[in-house]
Amino acid sequence: MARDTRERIVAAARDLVHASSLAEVSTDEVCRAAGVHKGSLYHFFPSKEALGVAVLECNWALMRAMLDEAFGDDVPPLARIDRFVDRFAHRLAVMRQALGATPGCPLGGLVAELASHGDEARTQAARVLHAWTRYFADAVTEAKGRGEVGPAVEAPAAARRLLAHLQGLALLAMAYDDPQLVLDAKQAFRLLLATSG
Amino acid sequence: MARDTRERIVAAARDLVHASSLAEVSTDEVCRAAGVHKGSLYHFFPSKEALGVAVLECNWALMRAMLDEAFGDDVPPLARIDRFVDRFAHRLAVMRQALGATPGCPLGGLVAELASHGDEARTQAARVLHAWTRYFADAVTEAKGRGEVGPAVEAPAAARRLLAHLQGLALLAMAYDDPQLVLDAKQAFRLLLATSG
DNA sequence: CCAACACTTGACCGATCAGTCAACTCAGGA
DNA sequence: TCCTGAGTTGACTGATCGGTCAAGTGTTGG
Repeated sequence: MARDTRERIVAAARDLVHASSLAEVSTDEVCRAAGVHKGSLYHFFPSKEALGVAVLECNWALMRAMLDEAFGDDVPPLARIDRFVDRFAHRLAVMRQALGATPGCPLGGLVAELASHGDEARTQAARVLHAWTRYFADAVTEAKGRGEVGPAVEAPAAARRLLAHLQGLALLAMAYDDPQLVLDAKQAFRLLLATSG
Repeated sequence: MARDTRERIVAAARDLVHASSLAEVSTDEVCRAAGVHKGSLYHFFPSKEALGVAVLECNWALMRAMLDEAFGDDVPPLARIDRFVDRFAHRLAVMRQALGATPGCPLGGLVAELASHGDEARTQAARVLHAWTRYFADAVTEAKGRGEVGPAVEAPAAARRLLAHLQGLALLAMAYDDPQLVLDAKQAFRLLLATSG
């Protein structure tokens, strides 16, 4: 029962937060969904905000798994990025099926919410985004080496643009309730990776 | 005192929501900040969510004012877009000064929050984003006519990309607490408006 | 076998939540 | 002059909030 409980709490909180937001989910709901009592939750987490950070890290772990899979070097670097976009869109579509509405990016939404919760939580959120950016940056760097993108493209700046664009598309997908919108990232990324005059 | 009260409530709610989110702001706080009693709030708004929608529309009115000013035809269309980015970034910087932390896009944040509040609120949010997109689309269309962007660029799709990118940059700006990040939109927009091969 | 400790229980806290209500004020039209 | 109704007041509700706590339970290492 030991460590399993903590994970059950985080998983339950994650599911509930996906459907709305951290602020709109109560600790009571989390406990009910996890089949756990209040005291257990506060045995593992000093505050609701700490639980939110744990959910962020859980979501990051899941996202990292998707990234590791999509960015495997069995295909050229630009194809990896496209593959990631496809899987990201697919996950949103699956969530839409389960929730009845298109959610935003599980990370982006929580990042936005935690960013206004003091500097500590904000820094943690930024750290996650930065780690995510590196996946893009590494692929861009490798694509440069292979001549798939021009040598004038700066990998870190380009990677940040890709992440920003994907996050924005996730917001639009949520607002328009259409996960397919994020598929346009594949076209947009090609433009963002073109060498500027 | 009549209609002034409603506006005071919305303005107070807007300021409070900017600093965090609708869910984290209580109706009590709004009333206190507006110098108004609970009954008055619920005289004008049937629910807290309705107040949220009113705040969204208030923010949209402010954003539209900025858009109308930036997109004035005293400069070429692409320069209007750059001008808007500058003002948007400047507003974030001013808010950062006032709030102690960089807020996200006042519209984007609320759109994200209302999107999970049932289909009605989500549709209203989408409507606002669509209206915003049109400003970009009109400028792109005019730029096409002037030959400033290639004829192969589809204005509606390009405009949606610009908006998505800006929203994503606003998220990054919030997470990194640096409003200047959105200035990169000017470079990114140039890439997004290039004719793809 | 026992002591220590991580974990769980469930009642409990004061504060706060969104929302209601009947009584009141007051301006404008008949 | 009086009536009507939009706007305002402030006390109020029951539910729920995040968080606490003392008293357990079960496991584990010595």
